[in-house]
Amino acid sequence: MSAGQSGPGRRPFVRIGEEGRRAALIDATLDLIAEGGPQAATVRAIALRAGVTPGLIRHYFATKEDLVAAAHESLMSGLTDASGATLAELPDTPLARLAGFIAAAVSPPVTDPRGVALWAASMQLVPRDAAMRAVHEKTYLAFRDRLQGLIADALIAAGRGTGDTRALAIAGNALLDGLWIEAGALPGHFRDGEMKDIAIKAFSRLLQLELPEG
Amino acid sequence: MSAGQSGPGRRPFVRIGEEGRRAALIDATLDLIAEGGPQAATVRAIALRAGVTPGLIRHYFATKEDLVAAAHESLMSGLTDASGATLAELPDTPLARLAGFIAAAVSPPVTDPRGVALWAASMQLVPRDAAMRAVHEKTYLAFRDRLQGLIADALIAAGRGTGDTRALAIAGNALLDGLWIEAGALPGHFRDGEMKDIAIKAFSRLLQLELPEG
DNA sequence: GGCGTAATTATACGCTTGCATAATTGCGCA
DNA sequence: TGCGCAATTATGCAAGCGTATAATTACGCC
Repeated sequence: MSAGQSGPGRRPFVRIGEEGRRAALIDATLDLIAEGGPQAATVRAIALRAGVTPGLIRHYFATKEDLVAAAHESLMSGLTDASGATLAELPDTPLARLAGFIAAAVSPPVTDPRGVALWAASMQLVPRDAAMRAVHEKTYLAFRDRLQGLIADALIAAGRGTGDTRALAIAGNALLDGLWIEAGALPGHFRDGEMKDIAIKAFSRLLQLELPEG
Repeated sequence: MSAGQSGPGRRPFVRIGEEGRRAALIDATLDLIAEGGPQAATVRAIALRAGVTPGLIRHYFATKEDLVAAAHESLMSGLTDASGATLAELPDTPLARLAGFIAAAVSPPVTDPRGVALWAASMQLVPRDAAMRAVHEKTYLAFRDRLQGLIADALIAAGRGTGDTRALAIAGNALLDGLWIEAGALPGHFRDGEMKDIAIKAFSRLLQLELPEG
């Protein structure tokens, strides 16, 4: 029996470049936070989930706080990228574009409990961590500005003025945020597509436009 | 010198009834969570803040989890009571009532960072704790139903039908939630009263009513 | 194909945590 | 006024935490 060694021996391993390891550690961190909250993301649990031993974390991140910060940044840039990718696939006419953007924001896969849980976790750090606040502010404004642009285009296409698009974008963004949170926090509480219908109708009235329900 | 004892001596204390102690421990817990997140609310920190020694906590709460759950329930019922008290002080005409309710929901003292931080902390537990989810669901529906009632009254007073008040209440609730969160998360980002103006205008369009800007 | 080195594992330390239990003391009550 | 008991303090413990450091091993390179 070649497997019968005298001791348990040292665990074998394969080397993966810095890039891959950092990504694996970040993914493991986000998974654990989403499933069990920040207190579940211990160094040992992260290492176990990532398939390495705890010591390795220190090789890539000076401190656990650094790892969590990197995970948060990765999460946020991921959301931003997803939003941008959505935009690229939307139709061309301004009204349909806006409607598609709204629908995507309150439908799966954007509305999922994991995302809401992660968002709540990061939200908690925003008031007292300056770096977190900066990231929050940046991503919040990026999304809102994108929405504001779509709103302005739709209003112009309808031959309407673009007076208070800032207020409309703030309100529209708040509406989407609130619906997204409830859809994620209370899954099963709303019919399939109900959030989308509510969002489209609410925006139609908010902008006094007829958005296609498609 | 009567103060010069041989040893430090045992710390003196005064007895307070169960009611007062439990309230003090709950308040200390909420303060700590609001300031430093759940991980700051350790048994020792809570006891220090409440002016007692750690052992006493075990005398009133079988486990720390019990204390946190009690604190969450206290927080939520406090918010519900505050909302009810607001309602009692509103004017009598349906439109003014609705406008006052909306304005209160997105103005100080309702919009404060402490409240948003506590809400985010509890939000994080909702997806994986059944008891938390039940409380969240109950308070969410209570607020939404209250809003739905005010909306229906306003529509009736305007001689309008009350067809889809459910959808309007869901959207309106989401709008208020989103504005409340951003006001609390990014204090100083919005002019004084800006949130109120945005909320009133958005609701006016949403309901196709002229709400008084008060 | 063997050597050097960076990636990885292994071990250990000090600290904090939640919780248990024993010792004390303030205070209502007769 | 002093007794009795519950409220409170004091002490201790086992487990888990993040982190430091030394030992090992996979793998690129000449």
